[in-house]
Amino acid sequence: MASISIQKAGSIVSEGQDDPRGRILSAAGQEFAEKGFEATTIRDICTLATVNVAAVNYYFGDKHRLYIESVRHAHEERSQQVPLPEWVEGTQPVKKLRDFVGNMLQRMLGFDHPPWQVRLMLREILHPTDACRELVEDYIRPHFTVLCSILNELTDGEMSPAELRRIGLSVVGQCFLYRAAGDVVGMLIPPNEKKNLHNPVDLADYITSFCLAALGKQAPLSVEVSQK
Amino acid sequence: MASISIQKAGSIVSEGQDDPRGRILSAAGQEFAEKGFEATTIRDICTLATVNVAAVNYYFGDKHRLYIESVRHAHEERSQQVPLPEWVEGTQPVKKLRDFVGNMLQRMLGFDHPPWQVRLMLREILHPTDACRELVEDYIRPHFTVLCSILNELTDGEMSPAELRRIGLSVVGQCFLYRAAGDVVGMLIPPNEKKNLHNPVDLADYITSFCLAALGKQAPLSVEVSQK
DNA sequence: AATGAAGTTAAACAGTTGTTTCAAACGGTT
DNA sequence: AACCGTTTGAAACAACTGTTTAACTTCATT
Repeated sequence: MASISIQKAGSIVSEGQDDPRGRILSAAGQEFAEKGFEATTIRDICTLATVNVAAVNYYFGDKHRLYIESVRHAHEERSQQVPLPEWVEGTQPVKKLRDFVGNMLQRMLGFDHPPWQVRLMLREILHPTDACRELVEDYIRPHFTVLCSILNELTDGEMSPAELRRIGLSVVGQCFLYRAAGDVVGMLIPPNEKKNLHNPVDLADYITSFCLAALGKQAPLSVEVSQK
Repeated sequence: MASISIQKAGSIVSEGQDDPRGRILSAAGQEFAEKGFEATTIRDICTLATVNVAAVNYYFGDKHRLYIESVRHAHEERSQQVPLPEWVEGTQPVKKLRDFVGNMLQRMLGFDHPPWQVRLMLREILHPTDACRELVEDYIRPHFTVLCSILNELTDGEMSPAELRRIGLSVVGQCFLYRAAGDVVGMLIPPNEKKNLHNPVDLADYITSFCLAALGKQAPLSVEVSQK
């Protein structure tokens, strides 16, 4: 029964079984991630969190503010679950890029099936609401900035920031497709091919190679040179 | 440059003003595209279509079947609005790829702001429901097959179908990002950069070059080569 | 033991939802 | 005219929504 209950409102408390606010936040995140804002009912959330319906309005005011908090909670959790890799001084930029892509795919696609935190963030990216700005500034932009700086190293500072961003978006786009349109991708390719090629490890290798080749830092994927 | 004769009101003229079923279908598509299935109400649709609420159930049975029909209607319309380019015998595969990417971007991003048909299809791709299978088989797969065959030509038949598909997904992914996560992309780059670089024409050139370079069919984006 | 704030509960509220009803209106054929 | 299948209309339906109320419990502090 005894538990450390730091009971000040607004501060982060232990996510134990005895923390109704935390249970609501977690339940809400899962429900919102799966069904979206409109299709999720406060009653469903409260049933899942085993609290009374009034608890949501007691702790969060209303459904909309609960959603905002859910998104914040999701990207804060995910930042801890899959932190950016850290490199020692003098690490080759090629290796950095490969690590970064692998890290991004792992964060997006997850180990087994993607965690609800990512799916919730994805919804916000696809159909932005009030929660989007904070998600971008606190989560997406920092990652994107790291990617651009890696690309800057890789190209020996020859590219303009605008070009670096465009190349960065090419890298992100290739990963993003598998996350956002994963179901459709799964329908476009044979089932066995999905198992053999479309796993985070092999995908990271392939996408990195594709980009390195495009930047001339590695041999092209196709050896034969076309005679124009 | 084919001039498509969409003259007025942003809607299709083939559905006359005196066709309630067509008006419902068009109104439903726009509402579903903007708000999603759950958040749009039959009453909103009927108000927009200037028909009685009972008309939806009279013509389509229920809300769900109306949604299915809306998605079908959307991709049938979009197929006519932006048809695949046709090439004369002997067209260089490099040109074919560039045309295809331009065509895909035009279809996804639209001329000015993206038409509701694309946004509705996008919703179905991101969160598939019953309408997804037909959308994939009738609309997405044919386009993807064309892309893979272009890539096959481009690489002189040296790549396996699985490799071709994976490269195809790299092409699609780079375009898809701008469509699906366009709002977030817009937050990541400076406003003027968006106008200068992120328009369908320049994007098509860049993405095509990126892929051609990766396949060794064109000089790398970064001239400096740091090979061993 | 008494107090009072914090937390929890069942019940009710007011509004909206998808769907149905049934009568009226329409348009063509006898 | 009368007939009949098809289409439209306003109103009603039952179920569900987010939110609030007010009574109740808990529990550290007095």
